[in-house]
Amino acid sequence: MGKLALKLFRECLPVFQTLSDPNRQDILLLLHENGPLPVNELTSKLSLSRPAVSHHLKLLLQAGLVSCEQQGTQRHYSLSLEASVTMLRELISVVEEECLPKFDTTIPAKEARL
Amino acid sequence: MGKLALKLFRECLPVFQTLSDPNRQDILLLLHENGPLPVNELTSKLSLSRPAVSHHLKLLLQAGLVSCEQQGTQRHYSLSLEASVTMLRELISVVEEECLPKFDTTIPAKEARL
DNA sequence: TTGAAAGGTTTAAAAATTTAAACCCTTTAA
DNA sequence: TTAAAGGGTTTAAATTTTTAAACCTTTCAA
Repeated sequence: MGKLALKLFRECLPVFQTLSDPNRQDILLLLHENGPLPVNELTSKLSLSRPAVSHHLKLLLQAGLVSCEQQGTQRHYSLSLEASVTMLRELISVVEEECLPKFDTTIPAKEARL
Repeated sequence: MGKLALKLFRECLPVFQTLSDPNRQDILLLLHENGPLPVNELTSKLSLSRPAVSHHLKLLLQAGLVSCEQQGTQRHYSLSLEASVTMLRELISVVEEECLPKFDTTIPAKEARL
């Protein structure tokens, strides 16, 4: 019952933690607007040091929100939001089913509909 | 364009921040399973001190995830997930539309369908 | 085979979060 | 009008997070 909700909330914890920082949100948006980018490109767009950007990318990687592909000396980071979005959708569905006040969805009898 | 995504990400920041802590998730689940509860009830179910619970409730209130009703000397906290869920849904919709690889939804020509 | 470019890691400091003890303010029952 | 119950706030300590400087590794071009 609420057991499923707990499981889903816990599964989404890393996503919530990762998305709860504006710099990391900005990284995601930059990757969205520019496509895959290497670390130095991101750094130049972000008023953060490279180690800081690198650190946030590590967290984003761990949470599965971005992926990384080595290309020669560069590493191109790109969005991989599919899995996380799916998890959030599931959580939201369960919350809507279990935790939200239900409104009446029954169809009124013919005579009652005007 | 990505301007909308940014706006929605930022709007959801307090929700992400609030949900990124297991104790706060637990409070939400307790309220879900038990209905509205006063602070002491929550504390007794939570291996946390009352000030800590009170603090987390304050954050949950600020993020709009719970509401509070005074009843005599007690304050009953209850879930109010509607607005947050709506915000998350919107964010997810935009992310799905803008940021996820689209799969082909066109209907193949008649001759091509077997 | 050097050297420069790209980028991860270690470290240490600064900032934010989390927590509980101590304290204070209401409300209500005696 | 006290006393006790319920609960916020303040404070200070502990922990975690964030950041950048210094350092190290790998790749590739000269």
